[in-house]
Amino acid sequence: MIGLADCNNFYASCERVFKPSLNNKPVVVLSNNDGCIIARSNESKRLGIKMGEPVFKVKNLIKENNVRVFSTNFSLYGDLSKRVMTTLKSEVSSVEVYSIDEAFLDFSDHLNLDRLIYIRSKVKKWTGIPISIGVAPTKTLAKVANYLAKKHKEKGVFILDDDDLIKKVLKDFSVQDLWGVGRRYSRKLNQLNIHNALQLRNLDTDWLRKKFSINMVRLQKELKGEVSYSFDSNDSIRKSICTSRSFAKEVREFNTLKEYVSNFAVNCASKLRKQKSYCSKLSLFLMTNRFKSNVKQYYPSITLDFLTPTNDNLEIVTMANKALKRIYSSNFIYKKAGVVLHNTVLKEDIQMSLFDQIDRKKRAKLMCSIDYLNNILGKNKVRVASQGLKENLDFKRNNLSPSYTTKYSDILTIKI
DNA sequence: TCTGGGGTCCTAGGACCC
DNA sequence: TCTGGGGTCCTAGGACCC
Repeated sequence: MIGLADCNNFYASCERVFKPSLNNKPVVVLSNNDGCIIARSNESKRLGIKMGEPVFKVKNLIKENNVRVFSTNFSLYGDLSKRVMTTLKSEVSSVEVYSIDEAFLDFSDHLNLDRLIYIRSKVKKWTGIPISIGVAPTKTLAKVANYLAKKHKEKGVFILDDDDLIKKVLKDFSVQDLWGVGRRYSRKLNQLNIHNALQLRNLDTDWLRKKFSINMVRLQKELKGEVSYSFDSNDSIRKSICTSRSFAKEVREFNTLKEYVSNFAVNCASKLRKQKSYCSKLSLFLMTNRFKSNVKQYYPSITLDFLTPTNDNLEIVTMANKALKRIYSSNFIYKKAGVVLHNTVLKEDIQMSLFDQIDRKKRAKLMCSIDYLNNILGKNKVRVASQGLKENLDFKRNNLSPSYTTKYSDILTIKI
């Protein structure tokens, strides 16, 4: 049996951990640049605030109901996520971290309701984060079970084990709420007169394969209780690493863009080193403001190869700036840019180049020193010149909460 | 005025091989 | 006039996830 533990309204719950006065009050968390709503407490959901909605569209609703608004604070969410995962690992034999707020749990040893209730209360007690747990024979069904667990408010856990129960539950479960069915597929399924998950489960598999891709067949198998997506606790490395941002103010100048791109490249390289891997390709993309219908649009992108896989700041920044020169056009004003590193490999799998001229041992030492210094002194204290000298690039974060758990100056003070 | 960021996997089509 | 068959690898784009 596979469990799915999912943190309830995760980012909103994180904001509440060190500020209990927010309990029972509507809370929302915003995306980068304070643009869209990306997390809502139950109270905010009840007000009708939608996921992904631009905040300026619900300004009145927020004001009238005194909704507490927070800028995104990823160092806080990332750290609390780690705590939740560590707590889960202390209770089950194997954990597959699936996202910042979700993990699959191995319950092949033993399973009962009391165990789930205990795990849930332990996570709440140790981290302050409320979670729900659903358990079933497959990951897809565990997702369904978790959905039901969230509805059972007082318990917050649900076991979906016998096939009659599964059928009964699937009959009342909309296809659009299934894991792996998004907007497009749900529309197509509805057009084919398939509305609930039981109907999907009972379809002819060959027919389904013809109408959709192999993924839909895998999904169907999982609904029948047969595993398509096996449990995998290996912490494998990321296959691609991306840093992209929308700019608070649109950018026209090449040199300004170059500073952003250099910073994105350095950020990617440092993530790459954190997972001890190397990349052999770099992509760069630029975007104009897609919401301005009266302005000519331009979405260029380019992919360049490294002769030898690398995770070196200097090489990666140089390549990113080379890419920028190739696709930049002064005829447009840009709203967003991003750097993607891909084809990542581990050190032992690197294919060296016969014509490589870089002293890689020396460079690795240099990167090690840079990481060490920046770790102590603060991000980007030691930097590549083309990153520019601005302490913080221009991104809007007007309602940022303290980084209670990752910054000495932000540690909670208690008055006794 | 203001509209997020970071991932995975699959497929079709092109370029190439013998 | 007539122009094969069987592969691999790569990329861009599209679907999905959180």
